[in-house]
Amino acid sequence: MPDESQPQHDSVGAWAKQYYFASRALIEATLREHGIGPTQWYVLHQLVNEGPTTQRELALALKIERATMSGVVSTLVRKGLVAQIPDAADQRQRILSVTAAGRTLWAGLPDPVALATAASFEGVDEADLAVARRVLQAATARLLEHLDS
Amino acid sequence: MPDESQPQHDSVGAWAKQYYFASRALIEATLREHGIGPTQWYVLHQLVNEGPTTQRELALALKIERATMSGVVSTLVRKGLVAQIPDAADQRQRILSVTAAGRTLWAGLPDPVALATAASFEGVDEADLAVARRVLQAATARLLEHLDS
DNA sequence: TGCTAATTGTCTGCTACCGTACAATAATCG
DNA sequence: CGATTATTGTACGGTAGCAGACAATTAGCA
Repeated sequence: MPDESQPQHDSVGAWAKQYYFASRALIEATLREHGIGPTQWYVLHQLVNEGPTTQRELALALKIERATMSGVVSTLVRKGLVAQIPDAADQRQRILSVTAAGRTLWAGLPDPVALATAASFEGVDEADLAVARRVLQAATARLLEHLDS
Repeated sequence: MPDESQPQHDSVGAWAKQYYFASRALIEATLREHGIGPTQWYVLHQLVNEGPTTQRELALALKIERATMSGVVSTLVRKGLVAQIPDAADQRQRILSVTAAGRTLWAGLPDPVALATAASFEGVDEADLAVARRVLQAATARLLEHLDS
Protein backbone atom coordinates (compact mmCIF):
# COMPACT_ATOMS: atom_id res chain seq x y z
CA MET A 1 0.00 0.00 0.00
CA PRO A 2 1.45 3.39 -0.93
CA ASP A 3 1.52 6.68 0.89
CA GLU A 4 -1.53 8.27 2.47
CA SER A 5 -3.58 10.90 0.76
CA GLN A 6 -3.37 14.40 2.17
CA PRO A 7 -6.08 14.61 4.84
CA GLN A 8 -4.70 11.70 6.86
CA HIS A 9 -1.06 12.43 6.23
CA ASP A 10 -0.44 13.69 9.73
CA SER A 11 -2.34 10.99 11.58
CA VAL A 12 -0.81 8.41 13.87
CA GLY A 13 -2.00 5.76 11.43
CA ALA A 14 -0.14 7.34 8.56
CA TRP A 15 3.04 7.52 10.60
CA ALA A 16 2.68 3.96 11.78
CA LYS A 17 2.59 3.00 8.15
CA GLN A 18 5.55 5.20 7.27
CA TYR A 19 7.50 3.70 10.14
CA TYR A 20 6.58 0.16 9.15
CA PHE A 21 7.74 0.69 5.59
CA ALA A 22 11.00 2.25 6.71
CA SER A 23 11.76 -0.58 9.14
CA ARG A 24 10.82 -3.13 6.54
CA ALA A 25 13.15 -1.49 4.05
CA LEU A 26 16.02 -1.61 6.55
CA ILE A 27 15.36 -5.25 7.38
CA GLU A 28 15.14 -6.21 3.72
CA ALA A 29 18.31 -4.30 2.87
CA THR A 30 20.16 -6.01 5.71
CA LEU A 31 19.07 -9.46 4.56
CA ARG A 32 19.35 -8.90 0.82
CA GLU A 33 23.13 -9.25 0.84
CA HIS A 34 22.64 -12.67 2.37
CA GLY A 35 20.11 -13.67 -0.25
CA ILE A 36 17.04 -14.21 1.92
CA GLY A 37 13.84 -12.30 2.64
CA PRO A 38 12.34 -11.24 5.97
CA THR A 39 9.88 -14.10 6.24
CA GLN A 40 12.55 -16.62 5.40
CA TRP A 41 14.62 -15.10 8.20
CA TYR A 42 11.72 -15.45 10.66
CA VAL A 43 11.29 -19.09 9.71
CA LEU A 44 14.97 -19.84 10.22
CA HIS A 45 14.91 -17.88 13.48
CA GLN A 46 12.02 -19.96 14.74
CA LEU A 47 13.51 -23.27 13.66
CA VAL A 48 16.93 -22.50 15.12
CA ASN A 49 15.54 -21.35 18.45
CA GLU A 50 12.57 -23.66 18.89
CA GLY A 51 13.80 -26.76 17.12
CA PRO A 52 12.01 -28.76 14.41
CA THR A 53 8.28 -28.14 14.13
CA THR A 54 5.44 -28.82 11.73
CA GLN A 55 4.52 -26.27 9.09
CA ARG A 56 1.20 -25.79 10.83
CA GLU A 57 2.83 -24.76 14.11
CA LEU A 58 5.20 -22.47 12.27
CA ALA A 59 2.39 -20.76 10.41
CA LEU A 60 0.55 -20.23 13.70
CA ALA A 61 3.64 -18.83 15.39
CA LEU A 62 4.38 -16.40 12.56
CA LYS A 63 0.69 -15.61 11.97
CA ILE A 64 0.71 -16.32 8.27
CA GLU A 65 -1.52 -18.60 6.22
CA ARG A 66 -0.68 -22.21 5.49
CA ALA A 67 -0.60 -21.37 1.80
CA THR A 68 1.95 -18.61 2.36
CA MET A 69 4.06 -20.84 4.56
CA SER A 70 3.95 -23.48 1.87
CA GLY A 71 5.56 -21.09 -0.60
CA VAL A 72 8.17 -19.78 1.82
CA VAL A 73 9.13 -23.30 2.84
CA SER A 74 9.51 -24.53 -0.71
CA THR A 75 11.82 -21.60 -1.38
CA LEU A 76 13.93 -22.49 1.65
CA VAL A 77 13.97 -26.15 0.63
CA ARG A 78 15.04 -25.18 -2.88
CA LYS A 79 17.91 -23.19 -1.37
CA GLY A 80 18.89 -26.19 0.73
CA LEU A 81 18.49 -24.31 4.02
CA VAL A 82 15.59 -26.29 5.41
CA ALA A 83 14.58 -29.97 5.26
CA GLN A 84 10.94 -30.96 5.00
CA ILE A 85 10.30 -34.49 6.23
CA PRO A 86 6.91 -36.23 6.46
CA ASP A 87 5.98 -37.14 10.01
CA ALA A 88 5.96 -40.86 10.67
CA ALA A 89 3.02 -40.67 13.07
CA ASP A 90 0.80 -38.38 10.97
CA GLN A 91 1.37 -38.62 7.25
CA ARG A 92 -0.38 -35.31 6.63
CA GLN A 93 2.20 -33.32 8.54
CA ARG A 94 5.65 -32.26 7.36
CA ILE A 95 8.31 -31.59 9.95
CA LEU A 96 10.78 -28.82 9.22
CA SER A 97 14.35 -28.59 10.41
CA VAL A 98 17.39 -26.50 9.57
CA THR A 99 20.02 -28.19 7.43
CA ALA A 100 23.77 -27.92 7.97
CA ALA A 101 23.90 -25.31 5.20
CA GLY A 102 21.09 -23.46 6.93
CA ARG A 103 22.99 -23.38 10.22
CA THR A 104 26.12 -22.15 8.49
CA LEU A 105 24.20 -19.32 6.87
CA TRP A 106 22.44 -18.50 10.13
CA ALA A 107 25.74 -18.21 11.97
CA GLY A 108 26.81 -15.40 9.66
CA LEU A 109 23.49 -13.58 9.76
CA PRO A 110 22.80 -10.39 11.73
CA ASP A 111 19.54 -9.89 13.63
CA PRO A 112 17.80 -7.37 11.36
CA VAL A 113 14.92 -6.81 13.77
CA ALA A 114 17.24 -5.94 16.63
CA LEU A 115 19.17 -3.60 14.34
CA ALA A 116 16.02 -1.84 13.24
CA THR A 117 14.71 -1.52 16.80
CA ALA A 118 18.01 -0.09 17.99
CA ALA A 119 18.19 2.39 15.11
CA SER A 120 14.60 3.43 15.76
CA PHE A 121 14.26 3.87 19.48
CA GLU A 122 17.65 3.91 21.17
CA GLY A 123 17.79 6.81 23.59
CA VAL A 124 14.13 7.74 23.20
CA ASP A 125 12.24 8.61 26.35
CA GLU A 126 10.72 5.50 27.92
CA ALA A 127 7.51 7.24 28.94
CA ASP A 128 6.91 8.40 25.37
CA LEU A 129 7.54 4.91 24.08
CA ALA A 130 5.01 3.58 26.56
CA VAL A 131 2.38 6.05 25.38
CA ALA A 132 3.02 5.22 21.73
CA ARG A 133 2.84 1.53 22.47
CA ARG A 134 -0.42 1.93 24.35
CA VAL A 135 -2.00 4.02 21.60
CA LEU A 136 -1.04 1.56 18.87
CA GLN A 137 -2.09 -1.43 20.93
CA ALA A 138 -5.50 0.08 21.64
CA ALA A 139 -5.98 1.09 18.01
CA THR A 140 -5.08 -2.40 16.84
CA ALA A 141 -7.56 -3.91 19.26
CA ARG A 142 -10.30 -1.58 18.03
CA LEU A 143 -9.54 -2.44 14.41
CA LEU A 144 -9.61 -6.16 15.06
CA GLU A 145 -12.89 -5.80 16.88
CA HIS A 146 -14.22 -3.86 13.93
CA LEU A 147 -13.09 -6.62 11.58
CA ASP A 148 -15.02 -9.26 13.46
CA SER A 149 -18.34 -7.46 13.19
CA MET B 1 6.49 -9.86 7.00
CA PRO B 2 5.00 -11.98 9.76
CA ASP B 3 4.76 -11.42 13.47
CA GLU B 4 7.69 -10.46 15.64
CA SER B 5 9.73 -12.94 17.59
CA GLN B 6 9.44 -12.83 21.36
CA PRO B 7 12.03 -10.31 22.57
CA GLN B 8 10.63 -7.44 20.49
CA HIS B 9 7.03 -8.38 20.85
CA ASP B 10 6.26 -5.57 23.20
CA SER B 11 8.14 -2.84 21.36
CA VAL B 12 6.60 0.16 19.68
CA GLY B 13 7.94 -1.19 16.40
CA ALA B 14 6.11 -4.45 16.82
CA TRP B 15 2.86 -2.66 17.59
CA ALA B 16 3.29 -0.33 14.65
CA LYS B 17 3.47 -3.43 12.50
CA GLN B 18 0.47 -5.03 14.19
CA TYR B 19 -1.48 -1.84 13.69
CA TYR B 20 -0.46 -1.55 10.07
CA PHE B 21 -1.57 -5.08 9.30
CA ALA B 22 -4.89 -4.60 11.05
CA SER B 23 -5.61 -1.35 9.23
CA ARG B 24 -4.56 -2.91 5.95
CA ALA B 25 -6.90 -5.82 6.58
CA LEU B 26 -9.80 -3.46 7.24
CA ILE B 27 -9.05 -1.42 4.14
CA GLU B 28 -8.76 -4.52 1.98
CA ALA B 29 -11.97 -5.98 3.39
CA THR B 30 -13.80 -2.73 2.70
CA LEU B 31 -12.60 -2.63 -0.90
CA ARG B 32 -12.83 -6.33 -1.67
CA GLU B 33 -16.59 -6.24 -2.14
CA HIS B 34 -16.01 -3.62 -4.81
CA GLY B 35 -13.40 -5.72 -6.55
CA ILE B 36 -10.35 -3.50 -6.20
CA GLY B 37 -7.22 -3.46 -4.05
CA PRO B 38 -5.83 -0.66 -1.85
CA THR B 39 -3.27 0.57 -4.36
CA GLN B 40 -5.84 0.64 -7.11
CA TRP B 41 -8.01 2.74 -4.80
CA TYR B 42 -5.16 5.19 -4.16
CA VAL B 43 -4.60 5.55 -7.89
CA LEU B 44 -8.26 6.26 -8.54
CA HIS B 45 -8.34 8.65 -5.58
CA GLN B 46 -5.40 10.57 -6.99
CA LEU B 47 -6.78 10.68 -10.53
CA VAL B 48 -10.25 11.73 -9.44
CA ASN B 49 -8.97 14.49 -7.16
CA GLU B 50 -5.94 15.73 -9.08
CA GLY B 51 -7.07 15.09 -12.62
CA PRO B 52 -5.15 13.27 -15.35
CA THR B 53 -1.43 12.83 -14.76
CA THR B 54 1.47 10.85 -16.12
CA GLN B 55 2.39 7.51 -14.58
CA ARG B 56 5.64 9.06 -13.43
CA GLU B 57 3.90 11.78 -11.41
CA LEU B 58 1.51 9.23 -9.95
CA ALA B 59 4.33 6.95 -8.86
CA LEU B 60 6.06 9.88 -7.20
CA ALA B 61 2.89 10.97 -5.42
CA LEU B 62 2.14 7.48 -4.12
CA LYS B 63 5.80 6.69 -3.42
CA ILE B 64 5.90 3.46 -5.34
CA GLU B 65 8.26 2.33 -8.07
CA ARG B 66 7.57 2.89 -11.73
CA ALA B 67 7.58 -0.87 -12.23
CA THR B 68 4.92 -1.32 -9.56
CA MET B 69 2.82 1.47 -10.99
CA SER B 70 3.08 -0.16 -14.38
CA GLY B 71 1.49 -3.33 -13.04
CA VAL B 72 -1.24 -1.55 -11.08
CA VAL B 73 -2.14 0.60 -14.07
CA SER B 74 -2.35 -2.34 -16.45
CA THR B 75 -4.74 -4.00 -14.01
CA LEU B 76 -6.92 -0.88 -13.91
CA VAL B 77 -6.82 -0.59 -17.70
CA ARG B 78 -7.81 -4.23 -18.03
CA LYS B 79 -10.78 -3.54 -15.77
CA GLY B 80 -11.71 -0.55 -17.91
CA LEU B 81 -11.49 1.91 -15.00
CA VAL B 82 -8.54 3.93 -16.26
CA ALA B 83 -7.43 5.03 -19.72
CA GLN B 84 -3.76 5.16 -20.61
CA ILE B 85 -3.08 7.52 -23.51
CA PRO B 86 0.35 8.35 -24.95
CA ASP B 87 1.19 12.01 -24.56
CA ALA B 88 1.27 13.92 -27.85
CA ALA B 89 4.14 16.13 -26.74
CA ASP B 90 6.35 13.44 -25.22
CA GLN B 91 5.88 10.02 -26.74
CA ARG B 92 7.57 8.36 -23.76
CA GLN B 93 4.89 9.41 -21.33
CA ARG B 94 1.46 7.91 -20.83
CA ILE B 95 -1.27 10.08 -19.44
CA LEU B 96 -3.77 8.42 -17.15
CA SER B 97 -7.37 9.42 -16.66
CA VAL B 98 -10.46 7.88 -15.12
CA THR B 99 -12.97 6.42 -17.54
CA ALA B 100 -16.72 6.80 -17.25
CA ALA B 101 -16.89 3.31 -15.76
CA GLY B 102 -14.20 4.33 -13.30
CA ARG B 103 -16.17 7.38 -12.19
CA THR B 104 -19.30 5.31 -11.76
CA LEU B 105 -17.44 2.84 -9.57
CA TRP B 106 -15.77 5.63 -7.63
CA ALA B 107 -19.10 7.25 -6.83
CA GLY B 108 -20.21 4.11 -5.02
CA LEU B 109 -16.96 3.62 -3.16
CA PRO B 110 -16.41 4.37 0.54
CA ASP B 111 -13.20 6.02 1.78
CA PRO B 112 -11.51 3.02 3.45
CA VAL B 113 -8.68 5.11 4.89
CA ALA B 114 -11.09 7.47 6.63
CA LEU B 115 -13.05 4.49 7.95
CA ALA B 116 -9.91 2.88 9.33
CA THR B 117 -8.72 6.11 10.93
CA ALA B 118 -12.07 6.67 12.57
CA ALA B 119 -12.25 3.12 13.86
CA SER B 120 -8.71 3.41 15.21
CA PHE B 121 -8.50 6.74 16.94
CA GLU B 122 -11.92 8.25 17.46
CA GLY B 123 -12.23 9.44 21.02
CA VAL B 124 -8.61 8.81 21.91
CA ASP B 125 -6.82 11.48 23.94
CA GLU B 126 -5.30 14.11 21.66
CA ALA B 127 -2.16 14.49 23.76
CA ASP B 128 -1.48 10.77 23.57
CA LEU B 129 -1.99 10.82 19.82
CA ALA B 130 0.48 13.67 19.54
CA VAL B 131 3.10 11.74 21.51
CA ALA B 132 2.60 8.62 19.42
CA ARG B 133 2.82 10.65 16.24
CA ARG B 134 6.04 12.32 17.39
CA VAL B 135 7.67 9.03 18.40
CA LEU B 136 6.82 7.33 15.12
CA GLN B 137 7.85 10.34 13.07
CA ALA B 138 11.21 10.56 14.82
CA ALA B 139 11.80 6.82 14.51
CA THR B 140 10.99 6.93 10.81
CA ALA B 141 13.42 9.78 10.30
CA ARG B 142 16.16 7.88 12.12
CA LEU B 143 15.54 4.78 10.02
CA LEU B 144 15.61 6.69 6.76
CA GLU B 145 18.83 8.35 7.81
CA HIS B 146 20.23 4.92 8.61
CA LEU B 147 19.20 3.67 5.19
CA ASP B 148 21.09 6.43 3.42
CA SER B 149 24.40 5.64 5.07
C1' DT C 1 -16.14 -51.05 11.63
C1' DG C 2 -17.41 -47.83 8.23
C1' DC C 3 -18.99 -43.36 6.88
C1' DT C 4 -18.52 -38.63 7.73
C1' DA C 5 -15.85 -34.68 9.74
C1' DA C 6 -11.80 -32.23 10.22
C1' DT C 7 -6.96 -31.34 9.35
C1' DT C 8 -2.71 -30.60 6.60
C1' DG C 9 -0.23 -29.11 2.92
C1' DT C 10 -0.39 -27.81 -1.93
C1' DC C 11 -2.07 -25.56 -6.18
C1' DT C 12 -4.04 -21.83 -8.76
C1' DG C 13 -5.10 -17.18 -9.29
C1' DC C 14 -4.91 -12.67 -7.61
C1' DT C 15 -2.68 -8.25 -5.45
C1' DA C 16 1.41 -5.82 -4.53
C1' DC C 17 6.08 -4.61 -3.93
C1' DC C 18 11.18 -4.26 -5.30
C1' DG C 19 15.56 -4.45 -8.32
C1' DT C 20 17.65 -4.98 -12.62
C1' DA C 21 17.74 -4.62 -17.31
C1' DC C 22 15.84 -3.02 -21.55
C1' DA C 23 13.74 -0.39 -25.72
C1' DA C 24 11.95 3.73 -27.13
C1' DT C 25 12.16 8.36 -26.98
C1' DA C 26 13.82 13.07 -25.71
C1' DA C 27 17.28 16.34 -24.36
C1' DT C 28 21.85 18.06 -24.40
C1' DC C 29 26.32 19.14 -25.65
C1' DG C 30 30.33 19.13 -28.69
C1' DC D 1 23.77 17.78 -36.86
C1' DG D 2 25.14 13.68 -34.48
C1' DA D 3 26.62 11.05 -30.51
C1' DT D 4 25.97 10.63 -25.76
C1' DT D 5 23.04 10.85 -21.75
C1' DA D 6 18.70 11.03 -19.32
C1' DT D 7 13.88 9.75 -18.84
C1' DT D 8 9.76 6.82 -19.20
C1' DG D 9 7.39 2.81 -19.15
C1' DT D 10 7.69 -2.30 -19.49
C1' DA D 11 9.46 -7.24 -18.89
C1' DC D 12 11.22 -10.53 -15.91
C1' DG D 13 12.41 -12.70 -11.69
C1' DG D 14 12.01 -12.73 -6.80
C1' DT D 15 9.48 -12.13 -2.21
C1' DA D 16 5.27 -12.03 0.26
C1' DG D 17 0.54 -12.28 1.18
C1' DC D 18 -4.63 -13.94 0.81
C1' DA D 19 -8.78 -16.80 -0.76
C1' DG D 20 -10.74 -20.83 -2.47
C1' DA D 21 -10.48 -25.48 -3.98
C1' DC D 22 -8.34 -29.88 -3.70
C1' DA D 23 -6.23 -34.67 -2.42
C1' DA D 24 -4.49 -37.24 1.15
C1' DT D 25 -4.94 -38.54 5.55
C1' DT D 26 -6.66 -38.86 10.25
C1' DA D 27 -10.19 -38.59 13.84
C1' DG D 28 -14.67 -39.24 15.55
C1' DC D 29 -19.04 -40.85 15.82
C1' DA D 30 -23.01 -43.88 14.75
